[in-house]
Amino acid sequence: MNGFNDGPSEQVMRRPASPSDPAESESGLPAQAWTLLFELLHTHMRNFPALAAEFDLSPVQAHVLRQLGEGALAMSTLANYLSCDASNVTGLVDRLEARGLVERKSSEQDRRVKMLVLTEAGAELRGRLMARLSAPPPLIAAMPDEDLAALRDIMRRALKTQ
Amino acid sequence: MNGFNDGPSEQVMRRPASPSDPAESESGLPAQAWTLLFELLHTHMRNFPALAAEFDLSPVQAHVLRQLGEGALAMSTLANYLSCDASNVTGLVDRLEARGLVERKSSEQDRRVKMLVLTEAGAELRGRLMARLSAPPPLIAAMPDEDLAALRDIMRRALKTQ
DNA sequence: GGTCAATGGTTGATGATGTCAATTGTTTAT
DNA sequence: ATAAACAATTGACATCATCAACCATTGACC
Repeated sequence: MNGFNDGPSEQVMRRPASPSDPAESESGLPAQAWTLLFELLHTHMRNFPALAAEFDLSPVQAHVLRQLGEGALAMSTLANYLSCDASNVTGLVDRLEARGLVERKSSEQDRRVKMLVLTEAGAELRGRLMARLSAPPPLIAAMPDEDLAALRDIMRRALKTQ
Repeated sequence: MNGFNDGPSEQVMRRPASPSDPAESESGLPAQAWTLLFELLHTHMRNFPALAAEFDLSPVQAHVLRQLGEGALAMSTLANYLSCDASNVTGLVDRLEARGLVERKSSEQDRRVKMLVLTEAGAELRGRLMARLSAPPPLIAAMPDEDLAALRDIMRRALKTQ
């Protein structure tokens, strides 16, 4: 449970951008664009635990549910995705299984492997989580339509050629 | 230490976009754009622990160093920033202080408050960390110049009007 | 002044997350 | 057939997170 800390109180609210900000300097174009995106990213990252907590999930659990969307996944593949040790996944899945959100199924082809699948309850929770996650943050929602369309097209191109 | 898990091995590399993907459907423009950005953000989030580990920092420690850049910060303010409990910050700072990266300084105005400042070593490490963080990821680096410029302008506008 | 609530930080108990090293069972290669 | 590689688990241990309780200090109010 990583709830918001009861309000801003007297928090100073400093500007997020640093003085040595590549986006304002003479650096290369990639650095300029990236630094700006980076702000958005970190703002979003800060909210992620609280957002996951809305569903009684830890950040990692939310991540797992997200990845587990489309079909079965071997535990080792999941470990790879999370960039963490395989032994870590064991306990992680133990807890999710105890809550009835996922199931281990032994693979037929390779009896060492255990495939993870969402239970019905897990799929339902994932649906609500994803709906909440894909709600655009204020910064995006406030953009004019041309900017949104341009942004979408740029990202589509980038993800496609990657 | 969250090192990369020794390479992709036979990892399947599924398409990141789901079938129920708002970016491909008839949803609103904000959702379409956001869903695509979301992919980028989560890819980056996945790498963050490994990136912090390059400097022998945990993800949270890296976050703290990032925030501690420009001047002293009260511990409670830091707790607010991290959206975590104040008691958590105690241990966090304990470890950073033990490594000689930050210092606690009692405030003159209010003797309850302890201000955090980077040591020289801390500032040096932060510099290297920030340089590494602001290096654009491959997806950005590979974009054509017009897209980069457009992206930068869009983000500038968005951050300004927000 | 003197009391009392609020605040900032620490401590202790507990659970989740992460690592590494070692183990078991099952492929796969030689 | 033996050996090497691999998938998952276990156990020991550090970190990160919560909450409840505590101490010292501050500020408000009578």
